[in-house]
Amino acid sequence: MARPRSAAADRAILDATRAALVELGWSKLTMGDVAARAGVAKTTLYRRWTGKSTLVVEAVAALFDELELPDRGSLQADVSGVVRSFAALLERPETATALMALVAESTRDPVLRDRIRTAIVDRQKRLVLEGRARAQARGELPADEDPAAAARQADLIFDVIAGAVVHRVLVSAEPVDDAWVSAFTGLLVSGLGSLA
Amino acid sequence: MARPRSAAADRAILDATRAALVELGWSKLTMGDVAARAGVAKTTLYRRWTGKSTLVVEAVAALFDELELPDRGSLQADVSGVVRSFAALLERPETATALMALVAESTRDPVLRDRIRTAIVDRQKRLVLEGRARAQARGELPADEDPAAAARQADLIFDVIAGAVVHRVLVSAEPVDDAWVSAFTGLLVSGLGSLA
Amino acid sequence: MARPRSAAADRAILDATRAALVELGWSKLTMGDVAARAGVAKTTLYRRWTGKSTLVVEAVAALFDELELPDRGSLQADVSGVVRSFAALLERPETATALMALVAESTRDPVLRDRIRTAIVDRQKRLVLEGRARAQARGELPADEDPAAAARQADLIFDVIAGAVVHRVLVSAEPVDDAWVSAFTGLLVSGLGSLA
Amino acid sequence: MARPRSAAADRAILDATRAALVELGWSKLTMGDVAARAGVAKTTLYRRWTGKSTLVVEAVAALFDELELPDRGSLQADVSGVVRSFAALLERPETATALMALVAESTRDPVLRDRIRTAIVDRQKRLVLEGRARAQARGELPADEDPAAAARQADLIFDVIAGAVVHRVLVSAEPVDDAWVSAFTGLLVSGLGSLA
DNA sequence: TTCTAATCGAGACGGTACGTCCAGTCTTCAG
DNA sequence: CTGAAGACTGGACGTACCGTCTCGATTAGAA
Repeated sequence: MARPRSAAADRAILDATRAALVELGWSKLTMGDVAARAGVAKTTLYRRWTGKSTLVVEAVAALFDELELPDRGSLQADVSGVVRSFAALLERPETATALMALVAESTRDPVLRDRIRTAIVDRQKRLVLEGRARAQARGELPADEDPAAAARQADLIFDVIAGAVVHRVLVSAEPVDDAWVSAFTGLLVSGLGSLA
Repeated sequence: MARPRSAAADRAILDATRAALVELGWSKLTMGDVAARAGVAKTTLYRRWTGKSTLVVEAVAALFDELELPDRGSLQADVSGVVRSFAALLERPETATALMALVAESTRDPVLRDRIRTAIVDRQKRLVLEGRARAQARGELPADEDPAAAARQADLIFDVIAGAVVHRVLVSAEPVDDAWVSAFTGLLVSGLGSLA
Repeated sequence: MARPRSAAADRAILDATRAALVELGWSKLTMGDVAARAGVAKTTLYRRWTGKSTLVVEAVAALFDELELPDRGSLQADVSGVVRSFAALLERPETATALMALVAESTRDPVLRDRIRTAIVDRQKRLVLEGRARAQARGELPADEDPAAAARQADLIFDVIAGAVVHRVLVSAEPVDDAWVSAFTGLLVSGLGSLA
Repeated sequence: MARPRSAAADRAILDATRAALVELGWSKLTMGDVAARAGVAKTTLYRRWTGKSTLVVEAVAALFDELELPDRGSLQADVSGVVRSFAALLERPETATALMALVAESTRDPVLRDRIRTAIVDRQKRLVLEGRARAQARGELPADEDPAAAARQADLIFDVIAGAVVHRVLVSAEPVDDAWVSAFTGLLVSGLGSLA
């Protein structure tokens, strides 16, 4: 019955949030600054999000949804591909600063943790599931027998790939170059035992 | 006069910092609160550390230095051991909230990144190097030929172990239980190809 | 032409304004609250009044129009009567808080000052004029010679009565009891007698 | 032991408050603006005063303390003098807007009412008491018999003078010129003569 | 009776100020 | 002549109202 919320404002705010993350990083990003960039009142931000954390979750989630995993023909190639594209995403300044800060916040805030999982983490598991299904279709991996075991396995693979890339990029702060990608992919596919 | 207090004050401040991290988490920890807990003036904190980040780096680094890797007799067992003890450390509330927040901050602050690497990250590589050396001694892994390649390999293993555990604990927020540890250890030692 | 403004809404709004003045006082009265009490949209308020001040002027003016001055038989008694009834009005919480606040606002806003004069102040002069005419009819006061001088005299009397009562009630915050009324009336009537 | 509050800041703040009252009036005066004018942080204001009302009471009280009542030789002349100087004070924009607003606020806030009485109202009674004593010394008024009655009488006179002047200046908004002063003084002095 | 235009409620909007909290610096005084 | 106590400037916080602006849903009066 009343005036509906402006979709244009939503877009402007999320864009402004990403821009502020790039320029200022998580800890110097302020709600007032985002509002000013978006040409919007602070009230409008608080009417839609509960605070900085939830706003940034939504702003960053959109970036993760752009990830895709085209079929590269083999398990090895598909793993390489996902590693590279995930690394490229994390090397963007808005993603890096935001993701770790959100995880830090979420250790104290179960509601935020759920939002992050729903909006970001769980949606990326699709990449693992797709790649795994293709490898099974190709015969590179055995078919599932127990669906629960399959889910656990997918979760594990996701933790390993995402964790390793995050650690390489943000903690070790070393480049994800061809050498590292092929070493990691090799390790993942064949294990330590196979290392030269 | 009060010079001898210096060392005592240091200890009190770092203890207070850890206590505040446990109770409040990174984002709600304030310098004033730490000073009050330590029975010290804010001035004293700023005389010794440049701010919250550097103070917390030092307070948390001490916890990581307590990690040890006793010889458990096989590569598989040693990997299990390090995974478990690293997970145990990350499940402590002061470590979890602080580590992610520091990494987030460090994406914008190269000086802080270096401090974190020096005080925390690089010191833990010793665990990987030790374990690797033992495995080579046991004949489970081939001896090094190229020292540079060996270092790269150790870095990779470190990224994979630390990354996967961090991701499991803080992002997926699922328990590091026996099942996960043995699945991860198996994957790491033998690769995806070996999964049932 | 089209739908006319609702008279019921007008009444509800002015009643709500008076109720809000009683409960909250001038400074905590908000337009939104009045609208809610009246079961009306804020828009409707702003369509009829320019803001809080003009709305409250109208809400309060109605109260002043209820004042009456029955003939009590002598100048002394008539003055006592008007003092008492004016004091009773000012002791009502909605009048007290609103009147002074409006006067304060009006020091900066000539348009508001005029509205207050038209809607409230000038209309009460009738009480002085009536009383004065009766006293002249009774021979207690000399008849007017110069009409301009008579008007000036009436204004002075009004300032003295209204001013003294307001000051007693709102500034000194002491009761307008029998003792005070008779002392003030005595002072005023004796003084009046000496006016040319 | 610690750093004492800055007296210079106090002075700057009160000056800034008066300046802001002149320029903006009570209702548009903001704490942030006063702080900015005084070159001081908002925190400093709130450390010393509870809000706008108490700050303005103190800022305005100083102006009232400057009032003086030199001996003009007769009761008539002394009354004229106090009326004129009180009117001159109320015609200053900072006084007018502030005083009425404070009285309005105080109808809802007994603590504020007490502050206003202590800081402003009661201190001005000295003018009445002085003038009365002089008139008694000159034989223009009878000497006190009952001290309580004398106090009541002084309060009444104060209410009449202050009230009439305030009403003339702020409500009627007409000039306090020679004609009005002498008419009012005449009325008052004749009335006073009849007091027991 | 149907059209039609102003009014209605609801509430989102861009703003301004609030009063609080914390950062990091500076001043004072006690030991 | 160091260090606790705490006042200082500065700036972001999240909230409350302001007065304006869409909205769809009544309504009465004109057609």
